[in-house]
Amino acid sequence: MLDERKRQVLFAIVRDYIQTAEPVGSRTIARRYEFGIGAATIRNEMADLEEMGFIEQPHTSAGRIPSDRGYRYYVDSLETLPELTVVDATLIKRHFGGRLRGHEIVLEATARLLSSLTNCVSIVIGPSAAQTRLKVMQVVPLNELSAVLMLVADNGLVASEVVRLPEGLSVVDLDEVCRVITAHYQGRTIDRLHEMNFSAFAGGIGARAETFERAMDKLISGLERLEGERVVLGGASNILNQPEFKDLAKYRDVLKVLEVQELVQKLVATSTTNPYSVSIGAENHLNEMRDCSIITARYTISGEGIGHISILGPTRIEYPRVLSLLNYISKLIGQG
Amino acid sequence: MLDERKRQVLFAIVRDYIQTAEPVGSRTIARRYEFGIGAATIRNEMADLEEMGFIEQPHTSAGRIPSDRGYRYYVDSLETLPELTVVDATLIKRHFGGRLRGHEIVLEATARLLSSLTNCVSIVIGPSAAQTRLKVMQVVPLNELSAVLMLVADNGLVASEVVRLPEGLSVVDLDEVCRVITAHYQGRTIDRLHEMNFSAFAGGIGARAETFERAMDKLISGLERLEGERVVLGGASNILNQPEFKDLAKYRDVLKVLEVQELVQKLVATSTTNPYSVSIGAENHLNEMRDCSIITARYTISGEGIGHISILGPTRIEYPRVLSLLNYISKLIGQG
DNA sequence: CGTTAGCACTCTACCTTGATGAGTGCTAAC
DNA sequence: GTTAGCACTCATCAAGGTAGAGTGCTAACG
Repeated sequence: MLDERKRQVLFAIVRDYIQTAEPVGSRTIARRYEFGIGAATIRNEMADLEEMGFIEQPHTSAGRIPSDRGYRYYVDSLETLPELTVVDATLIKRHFGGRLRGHEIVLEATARLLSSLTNCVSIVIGPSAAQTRLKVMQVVPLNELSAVLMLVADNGLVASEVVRLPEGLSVVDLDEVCRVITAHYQGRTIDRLHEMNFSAFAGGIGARAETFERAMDKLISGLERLEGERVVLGGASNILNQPEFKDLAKYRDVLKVLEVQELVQKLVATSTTNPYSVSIGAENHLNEMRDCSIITARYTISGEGIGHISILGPTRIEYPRVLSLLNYISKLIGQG
Repeated sequence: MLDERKRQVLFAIVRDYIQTAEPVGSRTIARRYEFGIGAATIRNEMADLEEMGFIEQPHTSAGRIPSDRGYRYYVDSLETLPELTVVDATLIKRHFGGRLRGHEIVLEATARLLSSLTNCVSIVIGPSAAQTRLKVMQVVPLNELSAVLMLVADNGLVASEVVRLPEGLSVVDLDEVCRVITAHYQGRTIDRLHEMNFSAFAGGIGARAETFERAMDKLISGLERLEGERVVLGGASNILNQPEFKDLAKYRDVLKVLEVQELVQKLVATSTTNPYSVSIGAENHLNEMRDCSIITARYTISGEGIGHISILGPTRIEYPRVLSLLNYISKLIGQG
């Protein structure tokens, strides 16, 4: 599709623009990257590349910048991840220091680390709780009117919900319900708890089915929100170091999206199969993100489920380096 | 200290500048606020006010803007909170709609509402857990190596922590510890749990005192972080609508502070006695906040403790309106 | 004596202008 | 096929020039 020389030129443009954020001209390439052809020849190649849609011109008589398609080609051509630089590697090691215990902390620390390394926004999403399994359901009475329902998952996450005791139901009844649920559903994955049918229970409980169903739904989604699928943002201010965000309006829109958790989750949602995903510019379905790229890696904590780490930056992001960083860190978290 | 006419002039300047964000000149005041004196007279008053430090001039031959001290005088002179406008009141009512249940949701909804009403950053801090009381300590075994410790408070909050079982200790031992703690400390406030002395326990437990102490500390701080003292930010992007933040560098510094939870908590910390507190410009001890004001109201949820709601904006913030808003909403949350 | 009109002065914001330089596209020669 | 040369385009920047808002001062007024 692209002959060798066109590739060389395209890659030079991409690399240079990623580094400098300035449109890159034919002279610059001829001088800085010497592959034995003159500026004029490069100009011809550039004209071709532009016609094919790999690069574009901000205005006549400016240099060229890669288009979304140009970046896409560049990313797809990266066969192998580069090594981490020594600097990056030591920074990461120092940051994670001794232990990797205590989840909440790790997510936040990771987010902060990544954003300071990349000057981009980082998004860390905790492992999904959907695939963990029920260990125990319990109830603790608070007073005559209310009690706490607790759901313990086999990875140690606990969700709790205060319920008002429905009239005519005592804590003893609730306790009985918990016992039954535990007996029936222990070892089942959390997402299957939705199927529970309370109206099948005996006595007053069956009649109060809706009350229980509502409480259970809250418990389950609480569990999902608690740590699992918890969304941690890092360094929304670091991205202001990037020259593209000198333009306020652009940054404002991006920030606005980041404030809505559901949108963030949708952005990060990866293609099912691949361990990495890269969404470049308009490939993101949100219009506000049309000038951003999002690179996401998956991590797995054995027995706890799947989470995601993402870096969001301008399309002019250091794809190879970020991919390496994410690769390294996702493995680090994964084995913790 | 200020005669009546000087007060009138100062207040006119403050109100006008709050509304327009433009330095206000003598002509403007004479025309827009008619208290029967001419522009020239006002100029004389302004010269006095400037010398006294209530207003300042961005540069020669510009209008005047209030200084921190001017705002302070204005705020201190507000005897009575104005009524909420009908618009504000209905927006709030609609937003809180039916129920006020489910804490986490309420905090976030409140933050979002406040920041959209004011075009400022809102900071909502959940009720402190320190004054709640221990209901029950429990342990649930996960597998041979680890278990979940759970601490239930009398307001229904639950903290949990996964612990590796120290060698030589079984779940049964742990269960015993929990039972003892529950028996001894039920009804005590959470912050007194720190005093617990594990080395007094019998057998292998005493020997493992540090393990337990560490776990307990984590539990307690987990409880505090969980909902209590949870910090929720809203609308960091809305503040970009304010003309003062056209200047990126300023906004960047503010945002950076907001990313560090501990700093945010310090900013919001109110004077002990007053239900409201207003920190204007340099009164904030953080240098980055020297051009911002923070208005904080306290709310109390009966039996759950004390929380805070703050609005952070430029010093040119609508003090009376924001105070009314905070007053209204803090009461609303409080009774929920 | 306090208040006011008038006026010269100051300073910013904005526009225009022109010079500079980077970069292109085309053409003709190698 | 490649390259040098050249005319042309366009953004950026500094310089100059104008308009407008606002001040401080002075002198006059009631």
